[in-house]
Amino acid sequence: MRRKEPPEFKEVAPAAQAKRLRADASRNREKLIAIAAIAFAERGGAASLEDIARQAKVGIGTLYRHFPTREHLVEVVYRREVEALCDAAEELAQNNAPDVALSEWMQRFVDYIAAKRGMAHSLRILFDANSEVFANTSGMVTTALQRLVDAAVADGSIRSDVDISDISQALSGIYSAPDTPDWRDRSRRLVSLLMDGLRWGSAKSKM
Amino acid sequence: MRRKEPPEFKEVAPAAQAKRLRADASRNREKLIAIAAIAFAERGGAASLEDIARQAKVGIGTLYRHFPTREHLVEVVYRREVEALCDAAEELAQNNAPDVALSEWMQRFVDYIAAKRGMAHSLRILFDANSEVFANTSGMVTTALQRLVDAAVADGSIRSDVDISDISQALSGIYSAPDTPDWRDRSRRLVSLLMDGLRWGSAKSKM
DNA sequence: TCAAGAAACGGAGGCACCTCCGATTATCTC
DNA sequence: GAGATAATCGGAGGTGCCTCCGTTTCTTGA
Repeated sequence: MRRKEPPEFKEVAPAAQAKRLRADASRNREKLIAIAAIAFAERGGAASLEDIARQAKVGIGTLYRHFPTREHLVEVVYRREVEALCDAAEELAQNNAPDVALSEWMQRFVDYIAAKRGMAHSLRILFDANSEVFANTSGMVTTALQRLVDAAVADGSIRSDVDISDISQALSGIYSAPDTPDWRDRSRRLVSLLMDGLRWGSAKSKM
Repeated sequence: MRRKEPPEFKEVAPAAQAKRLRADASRNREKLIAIAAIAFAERGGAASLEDIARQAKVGIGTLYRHFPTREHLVEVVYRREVEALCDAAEELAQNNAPDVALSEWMQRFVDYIAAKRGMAHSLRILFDANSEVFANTSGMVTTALQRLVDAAVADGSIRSDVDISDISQALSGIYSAPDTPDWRDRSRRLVSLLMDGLRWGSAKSKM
């Protein structure tokens, strides 16, 4: 991260999704996003764009046509993952008891944050240039969480006096914790603890 | 700004200034700092380190030996300029009426900020890695300002009910103003205005 | 003054970023 | 289907970052 000064970052014409990509173009685009997600998770901001293009079996020019800057690529990957996380909430809710769904989802949240840590620097640049992205996505995450909590409260498997913002805060504490080697394990334990707290005193726990 | 992920930034052993540099080394070091100051002012973070080395008639290796990262170089340039600004306060106070000294110094402050805008990105990285630097320097600036204001108040050339923090805030407003083409002129006018306000109702204005 | 050793120099080389444009498709029209 | 054409591909090339290490220069002390 080094030379180009202000990260420019012209908006990608939000409404101008109009034009459909050619078949090969959209194929390449998807391939790039998939590879990039892995690369960012593994090597963080040190991931080489040329490597990503190479692994996707695509010329570097193609990568840059789709994503004019590193930050554009990061943004798309980031958005995709937030969406996946939120979709998971839906799916977990349908296939599990409400409290299990909530617990599992929070564990996935930890994994998700773990991946994000690698892209911290790019995300910060992105944030400076276009913080609206974050407003959108954090809203989505909150909504997903809210839905899971509501279901678990309605079901009586967690106590009814919980406030979403308390849980959010606990989760954001995970995000801002220092990046030690055991960060992930510790965070998972923290989530378990949080779940125990939520179950304690619930209607079901009294049965 | 691009690839190396966390800007590392090991401290340069604050107490270990012990070792004197060899004559040629310190010559080159000074030359690099001088050229870098100009380059950053002119081209901001887009200034090429190789260019700086070239203009200083020094190998790129020499530059990197003295300043292991771009941020190290930025820090030194930044510190030098803060010191120069503070020294200017002293000098202006000795050669001018107190209110003139204050006014002139604030104008220089504007110039100083103008130069900093170019290095905004590097300064931010530096701030994240070592915000102590900023605590020191902002203290120095405040002290310099305080001294000029006190002298002017004592002399009766500005009103006595001014608070340093008000002036600081006005100046920091200059810093955070959007970066329009006429930024500099506007800032200078703002300083003039501020000075008029400070003079109004002073002991001398009533004579 | 001079020689030896320490310190500093400097640039080649490897890698990444990003642009530019001729070659290569996919899609459309008939 | 076949040709036209517009969209897309891909990689060479120019620039910058940073490291590594053989060469040069300074300093020391005899």
